[in-house]
Parts: sequence; C-alpha cells; structure tokens
Amino acid sequence: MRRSAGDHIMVIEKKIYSLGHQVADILSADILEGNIRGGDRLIEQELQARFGVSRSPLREAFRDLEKKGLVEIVPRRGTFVKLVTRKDIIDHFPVRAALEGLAAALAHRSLTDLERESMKRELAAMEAAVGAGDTGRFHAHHLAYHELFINGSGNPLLIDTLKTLRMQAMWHRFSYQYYQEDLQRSYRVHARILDMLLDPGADLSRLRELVEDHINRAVSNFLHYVEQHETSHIDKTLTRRGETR
Amino acid sequence: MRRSAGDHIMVIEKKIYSLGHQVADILSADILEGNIRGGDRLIEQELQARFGVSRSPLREAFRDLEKKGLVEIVPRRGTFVKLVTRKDIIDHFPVRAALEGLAAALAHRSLTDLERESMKRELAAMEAAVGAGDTGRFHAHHLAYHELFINGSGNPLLIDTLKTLRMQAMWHRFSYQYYQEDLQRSYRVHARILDMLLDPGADLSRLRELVEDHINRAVSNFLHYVEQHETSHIDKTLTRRGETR
DNA sequence: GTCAAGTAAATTGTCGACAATTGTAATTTC
DNA sequence: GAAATTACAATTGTCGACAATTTACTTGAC
Repeated sequence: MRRSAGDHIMVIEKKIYSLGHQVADILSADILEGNIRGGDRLIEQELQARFGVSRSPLREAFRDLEKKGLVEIVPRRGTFVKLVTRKDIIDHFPVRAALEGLAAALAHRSLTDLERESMKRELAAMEAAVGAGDTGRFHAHHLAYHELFINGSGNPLLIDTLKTLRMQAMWHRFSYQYYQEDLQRSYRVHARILDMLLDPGADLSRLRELVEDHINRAVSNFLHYVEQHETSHIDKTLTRRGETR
Repeated sequence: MRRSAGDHIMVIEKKIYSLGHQVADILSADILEGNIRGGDRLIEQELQARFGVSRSPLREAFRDLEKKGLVEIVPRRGTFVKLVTRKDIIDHFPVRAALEGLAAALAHRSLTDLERESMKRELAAMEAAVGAGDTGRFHAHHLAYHELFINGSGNPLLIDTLKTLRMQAMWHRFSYQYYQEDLQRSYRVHARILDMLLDPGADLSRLRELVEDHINRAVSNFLHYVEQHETSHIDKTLTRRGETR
C-alpha cells in the first residue's frame, strides 16, 4: 500500500496535526507510561515500521520530544529517552517552587473573579476528597488548583516555563498521585494560600514564601516514595550515589 | 555540482555540527543582529538557495530555532521570526529575577573557591570599567559575574532554564550594552552581593532578595531605552498599547 | 586469553521529487 | 462596484533512495 503525503492527517477540533506531531504524542505517552524505558534508544527504522510513516515526520517527532525534554538527540548516534536521576528530582523542586511562588504573587492582583471562584471550588473539592480519603481525587483537584493561579498570573512566559518544567518532570505526573501525603495538612496550606489570594491587603512576600515552601517540602516525601516503588523511567542505578556536585 | 551527504560537515574542537546545526547558528546570528526582522517569514526554498543545502537540514534548523525561542513554526503556514512586544519584555524580568535570586542562594553553599576568586576578579574589572566610564566593558564583566554564580549554583535544570530564557530574550543581549545605567550604583549592588556570597553566615533570603530586586529594577530603565532607540527585532506597533491582560 | 585491526551490518544524515495545502489573482455573478 | 468562485502559483508535508558514519563482529597477532 502506498501512502501519499497529507494522507492520515488527523483533524481534532479544527486543529490539524501533522504526522510528526501525532507520532510525538504517541511516543510521549509511551515514555510517560513506561512502555519505553529511560535510556532506551529510539530507532528510526523500527518506529517507521510501527507507525507506517517515513523518516521525515519521525525526525520531527524526535525534535518535538527533545523540546519537551523527554529525549536527548545525540548527533550521529541516535535519540535516547532521558534518564531521571535522584539529583534531577532534587534539582527540580526548588526551580518549580520559585516560579510557582512568583506566579501566586502575580496572580494576587491579576486573577479574575471567575478564576477566584474556580479556585474556591477546587479547594472545596480537595476538602471533600480529604474527607473521603480519596488520594487520587485530591491530587486531581490539587493540580487544577495550582493551574488556576499559574494561568491566572497573566505572564505567558512564566506559564510556559512552568508547563515545560512540568512536562520535563514526567516522573512527577505518574508518581505523584500514588505517593501518600498528609492530605489534611496539605489542604490547610492551600486554604491559607487561597485566603491570602482573596485578601486585597495580603503580604505578597509571605504568600510567595508559603507557596514556595509548600512545594519544596514535597521533595523529601517524593524521594522517599520513589525509593520504595518501581518506576520504570527513573534510574535506580544512579539513585544510590550521592552526587551533590 | 552535486553535494553528497556528510560533505560540508564542520568539525570544531572535536565537536561535529550537522548542516542543520550550522544553518541554525547562522540564522540565529542573523535574527539577533536584526538582518532578519521580527515577523519575517523564513522561506525554505529561499534559504535552500542561500545555503546550498536541501530542505531536511533546513527544517531541522527551524526546529532548533524554535527550541531557542527565536521563531515560531505554524503548521502548514510557515516559520516566522518571533516578535518581541513591550509586554514580553515586562514579563521577562520577574521570571529571570526569581530564578537568578534562587541561583545566588544556591551558589552560596556550592560555589568552589576558584569560582569565588573569579567573581572577585570580575567585580574588580567592573569597578575598573566604572572608573574608566566604559559601559561596554562594564556589561561584559557584569555578564560574566552573573554567569559565574548561575553556573555555580550546581543545579543544571536551573542553569539550563536561565540559558534558554536569556536566549529567548535576544533583544536583551544587543540592547543591554548600549543603554545607560548608573554604573556606580550597579557596581555597589554587585559588591554587596559578592560580600554576602563570601560570608558563610549571610542571610540567604536577603541575598535572594538583593539579586532579585537588582534585576527587576532594570526593567524600567530598559523599557525607557527601548522606546528611544531603534531595535529591529522589537515590535514598536504593539509597544504603544498597554496590554496588561 | 586479551587486545588490536579490519570488515560487515546497522543506523543516521542528506538529498531530490511528488503530493497536498494555502495564499493570490483573475473571473464570474449579483 | 462588491462579494463569492475558481484557477493558478507558491510553499509546506511526506516520501524513498543514497552517502557517511558509527557500532558490532570477526579475525589475527602477541
């Protein structure tokens, strides 16, 4: 069967995705779900057979994945799925914390009324989840809560940087939901944060600090979780060595 | 003349650059220097003729430039050089400030003795430049000073994020050197920062704040400069409209 | 048995050509 | 004369093939 250019173009909600983009999406999911392990090499011919596309869109997909921070392209040697080391995890949190702290402070003055209402709803949903002891539900609303004030910061560069950061930290997305945390305590922090966001006279430095500390505090919990569970995309070998620099 | 694959590969210091990479470098410079204006479309056939390469490496170059934030690739429509608006500039500073503040605080404990010495030297060079009234020289050493504590933070993710940020803000690199600033005052701030970096008992929050404020303060100066001078890659049209969100 | 050198296979880099889409200008219709 | 339609040109998306390089394996020397 001969496949001609433009064939297989998928149109979803009036958005056109090139073959390269489609392939990148599938590969992203595969990497995130652990079907493709960290350190694995993405071989063009193999994927060419799998997806039935030529190498041009494949190579574009690789660039896409590289931009997302999921793979590393080494010239003349190939494309490799990134390994996440213990230090990568440790390094991730303070950066994310600093940026989300900033986002919260900016959101304080630029949040719309609608967004403020949405945040109240997400917080209420978090409280309900705590009551029901539903960790998965809690984290879903927790995520929505954070996204609300990030997007509400009104700073597209900041929003985009945080999005990239979250994407690069794929280990985060799949592990976060399952590690145990003091939900009650987490809920109270978010209640305080929202209080400050809604209070016109709030101290912005303290607001930032609150958000920042909340995120930084998660790192130890998270590391503890990672070391106990199997997570295919996190490198356990390097995990043992204390590389502080 | 027929050109075969692998021909024209350039080897610099044992690093191999593909054609795509080389093209991306040249185009980067062109965009930064304003030879290619913001909003311009990069047409493959045109550049193909100019560089004498086929479209495959060209398209890779485009992806490279997109990753650097210099262009935007719109599917089926083309690749366009990014426009920098007044709001882009305003948004850039707080993000950069937050991250550099964090970098300074991290550097406080992870800087090597060698790096501390280098920072002293850069600061001394800045002082000399102030005495000589040499703005260009001042900013060169100012840049080196900042890079020292950023790279000395020991957090590759942070270092990389800041590098990308600086790259995206190409307007910054070419304009910064020429806008007038109170060099004397700037020098004093950097002297205080270095003092704190060298003091084992320094208050890290204050150190962060100092760095952050120093960068944030620059935004008004910079905007003032931009509005007076011609800078080819900054969009003047949108510059006039107050878009706060 | 281990290391070095040479050879073959696998894989990436680049190319030119065709297909599909988008933008533009001429044409038609009201 | 303005708006819609159609035909054409310009441009991007995809393909398959060849060239160059890297990798793996075999062979040979010590």
